Amino acid sequence: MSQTQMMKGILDGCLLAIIRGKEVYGYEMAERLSEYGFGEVSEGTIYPLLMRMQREGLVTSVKKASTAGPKRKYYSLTDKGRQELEAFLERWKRLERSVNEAIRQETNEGSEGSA
Amino acid sequence: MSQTQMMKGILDGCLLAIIRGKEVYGYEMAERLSEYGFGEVSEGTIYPLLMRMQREGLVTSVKKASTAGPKRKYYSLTDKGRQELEAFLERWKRLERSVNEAIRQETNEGSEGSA
DNA sequence: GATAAATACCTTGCATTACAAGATACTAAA
DNA sequence: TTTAGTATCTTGTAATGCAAGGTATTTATC
Repeated sequence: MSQTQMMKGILDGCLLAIIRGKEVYGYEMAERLSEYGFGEVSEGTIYPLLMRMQREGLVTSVKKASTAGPKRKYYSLTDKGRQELEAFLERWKRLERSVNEAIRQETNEGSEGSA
Repeated sequence: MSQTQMMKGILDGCLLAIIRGKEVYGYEMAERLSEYGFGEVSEGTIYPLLMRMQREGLVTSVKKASTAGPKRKYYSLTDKGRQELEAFLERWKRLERSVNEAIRQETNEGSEGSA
């Protein structure tokens, strides 16, 4: 019953969505997620996830020098990654609908509010 | 990347919402979840979850005879369960907002659509 | 050169949780 | 007795987010 449990199976899709927009690197994704309201997402979460997605052929990466630190690993979507993103978006919409139906239906139980 | 992974940390909250409406038993909750679009939720998921929530003091249960089968275990919310439900609803709203922001922002990248 | 801070990536081990598979038991019908 | 539907519980497995810790680069300060 924590915020972190709720992100299981969702974070990867969000990362795909973020990567779709433009090439980004891991460290930057963590900052973006924080802006979007996910809170501080651990690097121990992000990096293994990105490596797994690369292993699965959803993303590719290239290293580029940075002006202020070590090289950055920029990620891009593959065609397979784009397909996976579409599938994720559908899964998310379905989950969103289901959850909202469950909590709405039951929250209003006994007060039809027909006025 | 499956539907089941997405439900982690969400199912328990939905069960609390369902229980809030009126006394229900596990078998019935599975049917309800299916109606709401969650798909078939395994009994190996529901029962351990309910037992855990009872152990944590979120719900109480009473056994009642059924007309067509073994006794049913009806669950009700405790005050603590009601509080947990409120907390879940806030977490869910936040997650929903965050995910939608992440996928919207990035989906529209490069086409401001100012027309 | 030494030290510190910010950036940037990676690894190991752990906790949580949904599920498949299977067990148990009661009722009703054949 | 057998079959089917209802109803609950247990065991073992897989997936995944995270804490904690490690490595490396750049810039700035001493």
